[in-house]
Amino acid sequence: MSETKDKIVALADQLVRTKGFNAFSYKDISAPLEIKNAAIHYHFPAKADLGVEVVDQEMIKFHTQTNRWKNLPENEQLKKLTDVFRRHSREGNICLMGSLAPDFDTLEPAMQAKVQEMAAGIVNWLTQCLEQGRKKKLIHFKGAANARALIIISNLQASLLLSRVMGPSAFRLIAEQLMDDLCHK
Amino acid sequence: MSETKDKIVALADQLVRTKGFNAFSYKDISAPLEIKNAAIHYHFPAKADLGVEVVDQEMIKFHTQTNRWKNLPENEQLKKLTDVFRRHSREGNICLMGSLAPDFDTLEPAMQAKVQEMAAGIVNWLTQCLEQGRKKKLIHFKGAANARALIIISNLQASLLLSRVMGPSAFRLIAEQLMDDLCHK
DNA sequence: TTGTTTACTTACTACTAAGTAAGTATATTT
DNA sequence: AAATATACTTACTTAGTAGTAAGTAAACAA
Repeated sequence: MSETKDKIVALADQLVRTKGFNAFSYKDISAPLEIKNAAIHYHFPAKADLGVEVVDQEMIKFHTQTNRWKNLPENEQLKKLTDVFRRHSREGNICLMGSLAPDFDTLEPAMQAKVQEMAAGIVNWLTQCLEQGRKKKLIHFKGAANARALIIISNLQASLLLSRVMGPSAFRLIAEQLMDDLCHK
Repeated sequence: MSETKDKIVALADQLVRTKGFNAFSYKDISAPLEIKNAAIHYHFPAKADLGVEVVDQEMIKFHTQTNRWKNLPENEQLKKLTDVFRRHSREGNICLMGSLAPDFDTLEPAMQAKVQEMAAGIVNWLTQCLEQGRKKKLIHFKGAANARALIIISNLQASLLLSRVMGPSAFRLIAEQLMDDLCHK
């Protein structure tokens, strides 16, 4: 990948998280990078191609990170996950899912498929983590690991949305209570 | 309010929930209602004025509903709240907060204020409900009622987002587990 | 009956969006 | 040295967007 292409994707990622996929324009990318909008079309013929690349990169990042954690105890892996969201919270970012899900119906089929793949990937990883953690008595919860994974992802995702509206304390309160629910007693 | 004005607001509400505030256009309203876009500007000079009205109506609806429930036991009030979201889930709608929070930074100050007002209103109501319910031993949870209210709102909000991506089973799993956590044992 | 308000339409402006065709400079390959 | 591929720019099109100024028909008020 060329340097420009990398910069385009990185900036698009920021824009998706801050303004939303449909709300940012090629000018938001071309102006700060000091290139022409046609240069973006050279690397990504359509906006959906750029969107797919952003989601793909995010999935690669997620797999790289979870792989680095895989020998940690499950409760610490869970902590790592919340830390990822905490970093986003501090930067005023929302997560890709939180940004792309509201616009889901307006996305091209190729992008919809990528978003679904991402959602399934994250939920599956977390389900595994919870199941293993419960077996080792590091994590405690009622009900199916799958339902609990959905609940936790929901919380982290929406906590970033709520933080944007209600301020960063919303994230802190939610994340703390969440970890307390799962790991203490 | 004139009949047309009512129809504009009702359709705008639908559009905010399905496409997002920035993503719908005046044509999405004027075409189905068979009016001209200038007619919308007659009732709402700017798009933000329409947005404010949509949020205002939603808050009125919320207060009307919670008022109707106010003599029910708190666990049943909680059930009523999840039912509101369940109805949205079935219709493929997301909630206003879930739709407006991602675009929050792009909204006009007047609309931002309205969204914040709505968020605070819902969280405050739920906090009260949880506190009263715990006192009467109808609802069980650890930690502060305020943090728990944020968690529950997060879950309901994000469950609609996840349902859009992963299908309606996501909502069912989350809502069931949530009620089970709070009301059984 | 005249004047005014309500609820629009007609016809437009100014602007922005994604996308494209054709050209160009530089680097790489043959 | 010639041909080709890479990474763009220039200049443009098409199709929208919110918003506005001026006009109109009908209801209502003085």
